[in-house]
Amino acid sequence: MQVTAEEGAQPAAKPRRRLTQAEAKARTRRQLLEAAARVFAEKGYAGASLEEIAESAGYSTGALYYNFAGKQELFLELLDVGWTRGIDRRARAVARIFDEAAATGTDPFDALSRLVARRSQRQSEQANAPLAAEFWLYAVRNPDAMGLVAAKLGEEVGLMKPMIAAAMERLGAAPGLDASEMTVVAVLLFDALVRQRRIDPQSVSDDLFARVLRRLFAARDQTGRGTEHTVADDEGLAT
Amino acid sequence: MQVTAEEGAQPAAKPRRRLTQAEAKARTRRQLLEAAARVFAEKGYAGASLEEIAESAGYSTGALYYNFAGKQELFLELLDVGWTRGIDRRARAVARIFDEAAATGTDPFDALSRLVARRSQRQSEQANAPLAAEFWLYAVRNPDAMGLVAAKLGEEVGLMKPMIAAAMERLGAAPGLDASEMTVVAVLLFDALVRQRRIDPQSVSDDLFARVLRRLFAARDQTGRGTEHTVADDEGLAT
DNA sequence: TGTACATCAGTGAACGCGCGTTCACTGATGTAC
DNA sequence: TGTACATCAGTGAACGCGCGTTCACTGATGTAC
Repeated sequence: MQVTAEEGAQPAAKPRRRLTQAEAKARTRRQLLEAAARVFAEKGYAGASLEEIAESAGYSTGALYYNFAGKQELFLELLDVGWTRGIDRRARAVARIFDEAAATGTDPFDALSRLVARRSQRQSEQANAPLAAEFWLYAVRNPDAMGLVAAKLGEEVGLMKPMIAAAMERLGAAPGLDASEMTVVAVLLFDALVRQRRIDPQSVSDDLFARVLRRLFAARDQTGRGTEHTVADDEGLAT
Repeated sequence: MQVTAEEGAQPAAKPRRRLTQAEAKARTRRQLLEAAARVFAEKGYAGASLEEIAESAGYSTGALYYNFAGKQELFLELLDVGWTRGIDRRARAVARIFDEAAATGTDPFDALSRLVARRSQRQSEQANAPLAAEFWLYAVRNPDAMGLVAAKLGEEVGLMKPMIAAAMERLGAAPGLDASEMTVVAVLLFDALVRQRRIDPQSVSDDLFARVLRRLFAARDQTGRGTEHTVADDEGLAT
């Protein structure tokens, strides 16, 4: 699933001619990256073996070394290219939801909530959450890669922010959070809910994300009152 | 950091008598678990070596096998005992914040937000987030352990929920989210913000969590209007 | 189009190293009398 | 309290296995004429 792009760039009429050497090599590279995504997700960075990756793609380990400098380079390539592709796919899915909502005059929150449920269940998406966790761990352990991982959330926020901003304006969302912050929070919470549903589906009901988003996008009210609000006259802690 | 409890159960006046064999063994076990927490956090489950763990605790690998059945059992013990201890510590920190807020008549959100910043920076807390990620990955990969990991969030929600419920009532929070759901969302978002700050501090400003919580705990307004609200008359998507 | 040669993409066996685990051993602690 | 023996807690070397990486080799593809 979800690796490299170049597929869509082919001359629309699927040509049955023999592939050129360069094309065949690119295809091998792509297949190896797809296999790497599967195996790294399943076993983790340290737990995955290059032989299993190569074999799962239908090649020998030598092919891996002909296409990548080594395990680390393979992983970083997956982090960079594969993750970007995942972000693009998700951004398109979300854009479709916002378009649909605008077209039918409903709000997009329920559909976004259903997206959480689907992401945590669909077989073809199963690898994304573990991979994201592996990438984060890799970044924490290898400061050199931190910038790269941070940039990925930056990319995602960049794609989502216009939609969030439009929705905030349309709904007259209360001040206190700007569009960037709202996007960061929404994306982080989306991922967190997907992760949580993976290990305990009951703890995240189907429409929880929708209800949280409705609260976050709520129109202005007395929210902005700040911290000097006095509540000293009640007990504060239940038992 | 943060492993096993029994420390506090000692006869308050630190006794300088020689330890009994059982006490010495318990101490060794605790030291090994502490070292395991450090090394597993630093290298991951598959990447950590038992020799490094044992050495970091000041023992040989044989001592590890005398105290634990093997690598997996050591990890699961850490997951169970160590994580519970981490949850208890965090619950106490949060309880202190709620108490303080109730006593001084301010709201607890700014202090909770500062807790996010501290958690993502303090050296002694550095291991928690990677360990939690390792535990989640382990659960996803070993369905047998899913229940255990799910139970941990359950424990944490159980401890936090009374405080959240009290705060919701005090602030007259709008309907739509019950106390359990609010607690799940708050805990997940807390962790997500801590993680995000670890790789990109600038993307999570010091008071972001406070502002989100204020929005989530906002008093009732027109939020409950549901999905049939018509917005068909505007464009829906910015560019 | 055909031929000769060079380069390329991929093979698969081999190497060396580090790991999880085992085990014969040892000094210290506990127990029975 | 002292002695003899059994058990315990921990040692550290050894084993076997799987891994990342290397490399001599090969058939297919590309190139020059």
